[in-house]
Amino acid sequence: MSTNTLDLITSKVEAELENLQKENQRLRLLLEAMSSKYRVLHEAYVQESNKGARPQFAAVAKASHVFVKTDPRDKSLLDFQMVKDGFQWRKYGQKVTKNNPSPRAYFKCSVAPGCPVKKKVQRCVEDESFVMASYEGQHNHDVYSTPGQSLSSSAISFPYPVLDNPFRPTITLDLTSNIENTTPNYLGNVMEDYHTSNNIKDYVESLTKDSNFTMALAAAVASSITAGLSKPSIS
DNA sequence: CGAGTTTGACCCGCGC
DNA sequence: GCGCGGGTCAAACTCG
Repeated sequence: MSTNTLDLITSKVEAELENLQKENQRLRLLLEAMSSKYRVLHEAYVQESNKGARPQFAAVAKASHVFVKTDPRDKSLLDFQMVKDGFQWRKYGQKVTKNNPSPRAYFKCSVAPGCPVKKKVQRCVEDESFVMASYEGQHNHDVYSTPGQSLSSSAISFPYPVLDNPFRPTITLDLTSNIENTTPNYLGNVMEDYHTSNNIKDYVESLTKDSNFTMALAAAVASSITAGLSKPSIS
């Protein structure tokens, strides 16, 4: 075997290793996001189990964290406003923190005067396509008191920290329903693709690279929440 | 002109 | 006590 051939193989292996490392990092972030959502879900489940009917102003004392997938090319802080949740936020500060070159933005809930809820939003240092939002405190008002604001499917905001929201609607994703402005039955087709896919790794990778899937999922969430908000009773 | 945003200054807690 | 870093304040600025 010649030296050139060895060099070629080495460079190929190095390239593959690099790709695997990148993929590993991406999957780790996804796992982290899923874990955080699981914790919130679990806490909500435990609360439901313990209390039965939820009081209207359920206490959510602990801070919660939500990961949001965004366009990494958009460096503007307007991007952070995409982390919408049915409340109105007023920005009161911005700070560059030590371990993250991206500035952290500070928001206060401005739906009701005196509402103590605060939100911190910052890009993830490991992957700028992720934005992390942290919520502190509990709202002292109803989400529906926001004038002129609605969660319409045309203005997709994703995800919603509704699991920490005492007024949250129950979210049930209908992955097979038609969603306007997206390929009909797109998510249903995605589920079918899974069965025909060679392995999970390829399947997950194809999904993470598929912007249509992201849009369809966001639309499904928005659609579900809109449907939930249209009902006066909140489960 | 009022509401929201920006940004530098200030405050405060924490580790050394 | 001092320095550092995160969080908040508030005046200036922007925008509708």
